[in-house]
Amino acid sequence: MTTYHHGNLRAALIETATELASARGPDGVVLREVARLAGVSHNAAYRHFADREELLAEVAAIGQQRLAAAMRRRLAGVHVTDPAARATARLRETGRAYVLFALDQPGLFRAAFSTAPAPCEDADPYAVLLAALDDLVAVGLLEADHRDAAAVTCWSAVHGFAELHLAGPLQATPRRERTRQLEQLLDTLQGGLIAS
Amino acid sequence: MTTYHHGNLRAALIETATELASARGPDGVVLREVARLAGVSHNAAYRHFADREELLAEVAAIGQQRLAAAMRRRLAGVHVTDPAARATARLRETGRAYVLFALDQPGLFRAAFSTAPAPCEDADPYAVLLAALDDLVAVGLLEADHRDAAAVTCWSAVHGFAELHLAGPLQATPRRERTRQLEQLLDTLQGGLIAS
DNA sequence: GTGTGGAAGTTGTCACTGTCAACATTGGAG
DNA sequence: CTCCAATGTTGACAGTGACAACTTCCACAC
Repeated sequence: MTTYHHGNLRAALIETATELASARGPDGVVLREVARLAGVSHNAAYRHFADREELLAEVAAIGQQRLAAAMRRRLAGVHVTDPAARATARLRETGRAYVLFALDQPGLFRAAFSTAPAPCEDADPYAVLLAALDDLVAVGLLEADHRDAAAVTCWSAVHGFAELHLAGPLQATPRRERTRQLEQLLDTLQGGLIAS
Repeated sequence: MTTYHHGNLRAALIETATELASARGPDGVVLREVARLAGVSHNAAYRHFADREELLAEVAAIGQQRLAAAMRRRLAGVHVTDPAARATARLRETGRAYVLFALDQPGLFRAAFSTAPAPCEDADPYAVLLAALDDLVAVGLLEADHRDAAAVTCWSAVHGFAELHLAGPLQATPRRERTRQLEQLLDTLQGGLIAS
């Protein structure tokens, strides 16, 4: 009962491309192979995307979406009641979640930042970070006009950490050592950002 | 008077590849074009490199070499006499130099970290960073057994900053704002690392 | 001198890719 | 019922990394 028209090819292509990206990184998203896996001829994709880049942008959006979701999920697991301690713990967890996602889903993570993502609601890991920093401001641990710069600093640190351990020169670091390094990075960030 | 044998093709190919990488990034290093520019047929390169990857590794080594050189050059411009202040200033300058090189030579910087560099003496930006941290230990501003973790933290932060501003979501940040963010990142790092 | 062997370059070819153009099929609006 | 625009398909082209087979040249032994 396969019709000539696929019915929902666009979505199927994005999903297949996302799987390829997860398995092999952004360069693994090969237009012709995506089409093959979707059971459709090469060039079918051109009815839905201007070029390979546009498909990759869709994958990037999904990557950022999943990253943001993973961060929110982990944040939900923070059970600390004291407001100040809670805000601090949540900031740390934000960074931890970012790095853990990158290490757990290297292909998708790299794809997420290999090109400008397609516009997409709910897809902003940056928003999660800003929210965590806003909590810190709310409990008086961070000056309000330091928030934006703090965001860039935090993001840079965890992003660089992920990049260096993923494809960079720190690739070979054993897992235990890596988590130790991450915790110390979070310590340093916390110490540098939070006045108390 | 051109001989059949080029005489120094290997070096010529590496240089051409480096220029291509500087101009267009690692993906711009196309074996056939490198050969063309070097005035030699495609496939000539295979007498000197097992595959494209091996040529790229050579380019990566040169990239890291130039990065380390740029860092050392800038460090030489730090004129502060008080030992403690000097060590601090040198650490900051290390980070500043790293980011400025990345932003100034985006293609080469990306190439430098796109693959494992060929082994090469004098090519280690990490060594420059470690030296700066050793100075901090020497003047008592950093505990000796915090050095390695501090190195990873510093490297992560500046590397991530560069990556996010180079090809990432912070690409569009205006220059003035960018330098402000960088200085605040260095402030935070300094505050988090240095006890005093 | 000479001639021979291996290093260095070349030509030819293959499978594969992204993209364009022209054609085929289909379901739905009128 | 008919036509048309959206959706897929076939075929082609230039460009790529890689392999194999051929050619040219230099260095060294004799």
